[in-house]
Amino acid sequence: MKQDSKPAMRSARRSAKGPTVADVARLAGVSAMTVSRVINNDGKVLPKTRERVEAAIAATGYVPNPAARSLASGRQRRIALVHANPSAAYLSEFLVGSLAEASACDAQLLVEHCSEAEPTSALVARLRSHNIDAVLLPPPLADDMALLAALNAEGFLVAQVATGLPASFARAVSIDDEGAAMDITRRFIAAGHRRIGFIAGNTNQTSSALRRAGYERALAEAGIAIDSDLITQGDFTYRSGLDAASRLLALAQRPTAVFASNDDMAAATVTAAHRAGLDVPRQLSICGFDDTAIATTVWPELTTIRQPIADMARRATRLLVEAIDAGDEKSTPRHERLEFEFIERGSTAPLPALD
Amino acid sequence: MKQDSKPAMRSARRSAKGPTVADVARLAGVSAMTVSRVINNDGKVLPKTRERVEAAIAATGYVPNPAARSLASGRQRRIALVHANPSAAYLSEFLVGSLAEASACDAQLLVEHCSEAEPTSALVARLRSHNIDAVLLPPPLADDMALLAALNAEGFLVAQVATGLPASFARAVSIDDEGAAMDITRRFIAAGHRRIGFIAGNTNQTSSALRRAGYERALAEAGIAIDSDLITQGDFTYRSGLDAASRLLALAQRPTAVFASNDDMAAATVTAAHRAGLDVPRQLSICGFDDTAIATTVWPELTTIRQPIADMARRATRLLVEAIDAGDEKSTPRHERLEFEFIERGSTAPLPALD
DNA sequence: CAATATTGTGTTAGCGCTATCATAAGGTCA
DNA sequence: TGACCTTATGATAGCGCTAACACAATATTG
Repeated sequence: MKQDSKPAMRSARRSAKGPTVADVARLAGVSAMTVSRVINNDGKVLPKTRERVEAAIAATGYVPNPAARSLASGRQRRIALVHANPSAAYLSEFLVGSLAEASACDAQLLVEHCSEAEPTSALVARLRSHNIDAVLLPPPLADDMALLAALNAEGFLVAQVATGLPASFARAVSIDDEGAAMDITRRFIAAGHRRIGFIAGNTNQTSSALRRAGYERALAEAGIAIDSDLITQGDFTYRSGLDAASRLLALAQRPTAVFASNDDMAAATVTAAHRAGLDVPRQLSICGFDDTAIATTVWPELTTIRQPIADMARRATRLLVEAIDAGDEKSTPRHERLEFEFIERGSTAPLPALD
Repeated sequence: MKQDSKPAMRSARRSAKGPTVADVARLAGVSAMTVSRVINNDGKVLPKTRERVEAAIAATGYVPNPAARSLASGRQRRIALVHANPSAAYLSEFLVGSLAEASACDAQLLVEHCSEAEPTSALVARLRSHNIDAVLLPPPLADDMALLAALNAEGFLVAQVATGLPASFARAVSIDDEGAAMDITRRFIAAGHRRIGFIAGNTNQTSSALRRAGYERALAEAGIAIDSDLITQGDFTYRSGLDAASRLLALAQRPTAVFASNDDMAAATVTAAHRAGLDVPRQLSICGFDDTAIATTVWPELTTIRQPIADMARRATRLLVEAIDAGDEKSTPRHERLEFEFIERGSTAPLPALD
């Protein structure tokens, strides 16, 4: 134990400053400036020098002081995460991911709520006054073209997460919604289902259309005709799912499987099935999308597609930080795609021997 | 427009530094140091001087530069938010609140997940290496006495949120769980209910016992005997709620109202009631606790107690920041209590005219 | 081969704020 | 009244880092 007594520890830590550039420089036999260049991956440094510096950094356990860094450079890296009612589960995963990355990159993350009613100009003004460099948008805001355009026009860097239609000027991270929807539908088909209901998501979210496209492509691929009775419109809320599912279950020839565009609506479908006296999954297979908390809350637990929300938020945050560092205009916006994962739980089952 | 073209704005902003202490000092006719004292509420400054400085601050629109501040003072204010599986809805509200306060107080918030299996020592080591000053604990970790003790022994400042049993050395913010539970129960009684079921929460959370105590006190107060058949044990999960509710509904003399210790279990009770062919709220009133997302997701929506989670997180964060600033040992840990709110939705109704 | 780029590194001077000590102004006490 | 203690405020010197330029050392050119 280097430090003496418990009470003293915190203050000791406070004064026991870690090594600084100067320490590293001395050890490496270079100037502080060269160390700075190495850690910033900056300017030209001979490979040999770089190595020596890196060794010295490792040896001293040097960690740059963010405060000094941003004071000296005048850089700030302020990113606003603007959200307008994604589900709480979504938001929390999103927050965890973006926060982790922001603090790792030493960027500041401001969380702003944007009510539906608020005019874009007010939001922009708010961001301006907070001196924001970049804006991170989870759905449904990621699909608000007017907002995106306004932010871009104002010179903010923008990243969209989980959008189906990335803007050319924006960074974007999403999954292959269409592919995921095809995956689900193919699995239903492989399990013997032929009458597969679909509950569409809110049309103001671009991913809704992609999920539907995936559903239809998988059916077409299997040579199953698309029956418009089996496609119902929801808006991602539990309530809308209840209505949509009731309509599907009231059909003369009711589906043996339902693919809902998100977990809330899938959970509602479970409830609707139970009300209709159907056993899930024996008489009705149900698949959701997103793998949010409700998927494992209901009974049976939902088979669904897991979106790596935290990872997407992390990547998007990283893209923004890089864009901020690159300075104006330089970097081309990147659009990335992360892998989804099919998660099989209790709400789906193969169709029992056909009639 | 001062700034010329769009592309230039970001870089322009970067260089267009706002006013500094020096500007304010000049305007107020004092030294920079005095301005610093005013903004830090520090040392002795004559009321008259303070006023002049404050006027100058307002006039210039001065905002302290956090980087310079922490560089000069050597302070860091690093707070870790350690969570181990609170519900996503809870976590997201919690994050939003603590983040907002942290950024307002110019503190850094690190979010750490702590798996159940991870030994306390590993967590402590992790916090150490991140140079954490204080730890913010949402439930269920807020009730983990071993963890609390370990953190305190290591010299970390600690804040517990929503615990029923604040530690003497820790800051704490909670609501009056017992009072809230009494409130619910009294309302049931006032609505004519006499057979009121109770689904208890996980015993590893101290608030569970308080909620139960509130339920029992309200009954006692109304002269209603406590029937142990009406009290069932859950563990805050939907699944446990399903089991507990089924037991209650299978009772020869089944309850006309059920008070579940959280929303997940209340939602499960709704499902159980539906399965049993009971109409909610006509034949069974159900009340939850917390007002998390699921409360408005199910149908009918749940009557519940709203915990101001974001506010609690905000207050707790603030208490930690103050404690960090106060330095070692000085400040006495404060325990605060925030107001809860009874939210009436569709899952409760007065008992129809007693036979 | 001088004249000119190019490259890697060092020097200097702050960024905006606060710790610390110095100082001046006003009190107190014998 | 002078020796002393209180204040309130100012002057100075950094915190740890990087921008901007200066300067060698080498490469490139006609």
